[in-house]
Amino acid sequence: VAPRTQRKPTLDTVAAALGVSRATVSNAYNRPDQLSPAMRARVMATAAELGYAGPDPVARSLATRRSGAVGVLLDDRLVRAFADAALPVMLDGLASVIDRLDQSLILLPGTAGDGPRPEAVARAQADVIIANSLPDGSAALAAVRRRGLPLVVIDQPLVSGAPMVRVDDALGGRLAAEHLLALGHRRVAVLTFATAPDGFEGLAPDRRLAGMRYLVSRERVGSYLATLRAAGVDPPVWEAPGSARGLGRRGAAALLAGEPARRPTALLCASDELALGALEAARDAGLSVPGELSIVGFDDVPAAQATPPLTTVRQPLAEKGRLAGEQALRLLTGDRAAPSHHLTVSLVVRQSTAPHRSQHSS
Amino acid sequence: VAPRTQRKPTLDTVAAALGVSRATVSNAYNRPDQLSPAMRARVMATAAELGYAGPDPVARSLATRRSGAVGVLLDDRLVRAFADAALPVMLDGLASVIDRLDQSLILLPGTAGDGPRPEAVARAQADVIIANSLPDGSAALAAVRRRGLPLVVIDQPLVSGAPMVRVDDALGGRLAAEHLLALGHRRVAVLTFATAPDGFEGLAPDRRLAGMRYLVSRERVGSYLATLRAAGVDPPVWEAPGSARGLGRRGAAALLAGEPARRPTALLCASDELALGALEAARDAGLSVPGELSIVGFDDVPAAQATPPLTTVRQPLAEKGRLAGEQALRLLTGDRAAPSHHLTVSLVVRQSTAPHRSQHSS
DNA sequence: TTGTACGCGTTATCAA
DNA sequence: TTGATAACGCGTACAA
Repeated sequence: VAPRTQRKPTLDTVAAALGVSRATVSNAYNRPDQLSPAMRARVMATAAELGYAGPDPVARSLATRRSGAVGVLLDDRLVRAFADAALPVMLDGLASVIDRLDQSLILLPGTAGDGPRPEAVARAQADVIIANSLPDGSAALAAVRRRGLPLVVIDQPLVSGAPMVRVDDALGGRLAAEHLLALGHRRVAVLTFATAPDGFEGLAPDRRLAGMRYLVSRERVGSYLATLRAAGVDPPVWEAPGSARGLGRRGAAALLAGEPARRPTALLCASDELALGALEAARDAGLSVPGELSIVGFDDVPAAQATPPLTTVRQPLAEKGRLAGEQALRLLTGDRAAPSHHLTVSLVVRQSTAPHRSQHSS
Repeated sequence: VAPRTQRKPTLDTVAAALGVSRATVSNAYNRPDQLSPAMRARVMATAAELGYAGPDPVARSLATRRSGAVGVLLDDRLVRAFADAALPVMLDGLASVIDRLDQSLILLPGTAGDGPRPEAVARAQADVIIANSLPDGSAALAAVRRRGLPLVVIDQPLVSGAPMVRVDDALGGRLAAEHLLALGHRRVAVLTFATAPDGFEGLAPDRRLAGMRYLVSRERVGSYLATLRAAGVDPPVWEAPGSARGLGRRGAAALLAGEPARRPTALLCASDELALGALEAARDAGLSVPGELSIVGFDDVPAAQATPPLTTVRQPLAEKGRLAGEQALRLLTGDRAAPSHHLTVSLVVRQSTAPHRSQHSS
């Protein structure tokens, strides 16, 4: 035997020590039924003795042509992506199926809202990619296609041939807007996250709203606007460059500034995170919610149930992750191309909205 | 040429098409200097033509004996791990160095606060592991050792031989407690996250406090208690089973219940997330902060700067991630075993604490 | 530039 | 049944 002292033990080492073939040792780990229990026990014993921790995952991947990992593409840096509590909830749903199937999770953070660098995608050791909420035309998706990796898209963008898991944003937007209209609000403002990955922050001009680069923005915000306008209400739209509480607070502060008579009595927020920020802004401004200001969120993240409980459009976040994970696995095993899921949403009325009280009434 | 229609192109395919050797194509991708520019251009051109997306990451890993990924061990499920905003901040710091060095990030979620399953660790395709805040004796760490993977520990537990990145929790605990003492508070309560991964929630008896299974709890909470007791104050300790806002709210509510004369005038919270929850509880109870109740957090997460800005112990979260990443990479390249880092903390006094007003004064 | 010996397993196919 | 043989899988790296 060659003098291989330092080297880590491999299947061969164990097989040699035992005087059996490598295949037998492999079987001991992967196909216990191909082996007598006694032999298996002997293999495991000497493996433990030699400090062999089981088949090398990389080598196994090469042989299997399976890395056993799903790669998740995020639009932005981790701090920013996780600034919205909706992400961990979704990921947790995903992780639950991933883990059950012994797959692992590779996170590919993006840059400036545009998704991961193509090189990072090219190097990712994943069998399947789940793209989470990327802007139209992200270079990362081209890289995925180039590698021929199966792809599942969550939320956006539309990618031909890729199954998608998304929610009915148009319905959600309508429900939220109708709720406020039904409560008698006419001075409504919209607070949204980015409509394009360019860092813009401020009152969005019509031109911008006409060219939104995110499907979700188009549908959700588009639906807010359509519903409101159909009722003769033309709301100002503040666009934040992301979905973080601080951004929501700043945007809401801007929308709420100005003389009381013209101040919005209701805020339609494209995410709970923004709505939670708006809640803070209301508090800053000394405005009671829902007394003087109604606020509606979107998502129904766990935090929406806190102080005061937020009226919001509930979307099944964990379910999205779970479904995306299942789609991904189905793509892997190849039984039938998975169909897209279009999940429904519902309005959850809690305590951040109330009927509009005209200024003349008591 | 063999009829390999469906198969994905490999280095060989490209080499054959070009009539050169496989090595040349490999060099074209990895060592442009070993190649004439003209040849390189030709290689890239035919690669593009054939739809070859570059060397297969898994095969490359096998040959290099490097997977190019760092594995991060989390104590709990993703939703729970991310319930504390400190995690994404740390991970972002980590991701910044990871990404710069073309490594990717594998997330290994845990179960019930005890870290990932050993099998998951055994299968992880990572060159190095970063364990984030695991309890003493987590099975995951044994699995890491078994595989002989280099390990960096963040916060806890102490693992002999593994470099560590942690903060001075004892100092932080003392600063926070002394701050309240200096403000004249005598009726102080402590609100902490788990002291053992067993799901306990409630007032922690002394017995529990004597056997804390987390290093951070031992130091941070231990320091609260030591400092307070040295001043003759013996605080009740509420233990939440995790560090989430909702848990903090519930715990604080319990601590604040009871007759006003015996109610604590100050809360020492082991994390900002818990403190933020306590803030909600105070609001629920109609208590003004800091007028009637002072609250101190720990961490200084971004949200600590919101309504009202939280007095807290600042620890360099992103820096922790960055350092851990650098340690990990150093372990990989092998230049000198990286030393442990013990980062300092500082008290940031903001607006959630104020001098104690005795009930007799105006 | 090229030849070619690895890297470490998996999985038919065979033989006993 | 139980175990062995050997052909891959796809690159990397060093000597020639």
